[in-house]
Amino acid sequence: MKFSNTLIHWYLQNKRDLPWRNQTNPYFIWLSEIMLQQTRVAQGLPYFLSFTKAFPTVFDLANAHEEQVLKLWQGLGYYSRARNLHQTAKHIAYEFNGEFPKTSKDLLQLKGIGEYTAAAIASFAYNENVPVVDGNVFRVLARYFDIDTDIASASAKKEFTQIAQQLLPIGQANLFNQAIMEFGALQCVPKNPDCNICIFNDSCLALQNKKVGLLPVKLKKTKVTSRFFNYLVFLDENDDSIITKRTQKGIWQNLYEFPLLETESAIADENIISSIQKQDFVSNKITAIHLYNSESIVHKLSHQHLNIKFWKVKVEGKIQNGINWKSIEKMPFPIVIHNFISSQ
DNA sequence: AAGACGGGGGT
DNA sequence: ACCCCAGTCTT
Repeated sequence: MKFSNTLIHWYLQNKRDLPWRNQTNPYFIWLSEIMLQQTRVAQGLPYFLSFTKAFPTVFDLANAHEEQVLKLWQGLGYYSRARNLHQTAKHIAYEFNGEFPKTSKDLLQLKGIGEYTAAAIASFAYNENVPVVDGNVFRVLARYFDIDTDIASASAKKEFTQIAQQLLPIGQANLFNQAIMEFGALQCVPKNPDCNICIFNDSCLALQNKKVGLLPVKLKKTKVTSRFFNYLVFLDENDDSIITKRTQKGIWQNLYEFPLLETESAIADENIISSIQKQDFVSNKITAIHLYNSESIVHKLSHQHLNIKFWKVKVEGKIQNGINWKSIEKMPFPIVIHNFISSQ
């Protein structure tokens, strides 16, 4: 096949040197794949290095406390990945004696491993002939074949998987899959790709039809909701404070935060103050309340805009179960809270 | 089938 | 402001 030969040739000359490449340890490949879900290589790379240093084997990861895993994951986002990673590490270590499943089908049974990741691990570690279909593959194939199927639709995954399967050269799944993704990441980029220097500029249908900028088609748009968070940073006579754990479903599950007063809308600061006084988070008498940041910090997630204010709440005496600032160093926080703490 | 789930970087 | 990133899980 001309397409795959050209692509693989390009890959061997242009690939980045990344620490999870040029080896077939399924543990490292799995770790990198989970970290890179919806995440750029540049962002995930330092996390991969700190994880492999802290947990050189799947047993080390399995034996860790979830809190340590989440702490190392802090700032990477989509924390269910870290929780599932830990759960799956325990499963592999204790149920499978540390042996990873060796087929895409069996890998798919594990928590946090979906169709893409199962195919990625199976092809990279065991060279199984299964195609990967990620955002890069959608884009490269949609353009090369001028396909305007909505990639967010249910049928798109099947359609593109079938095309990729046909293109995949048997016995070279490892190379081909990495090549097509690398090509999407480096050459066939989402915005303004430089088609003048593209290896496929004599055969790409989107280029011929002047549709490169229009493909792939993605219709679904996530709508963003606004929320209003007031974090209460209590301080007693020892400067001890209160930290709580987010155990409910939703954003930041199992991460820590200050006691939270969420309001339906942006209400006046005086109303927040009277609310704080009524809520009795602590039995101590409150002696002073004031804002750290008069302007809300707007923390933008893909689906929520969090308008955050941090309040200093001074109280008399000692807080029951107060926590020393030194002891929160090992606790995982949402990055916006971690940044606030670091700035103090 | 649609929505929830983070954070950062590019345009 | 909007889009995208080596997606998966839940509803």
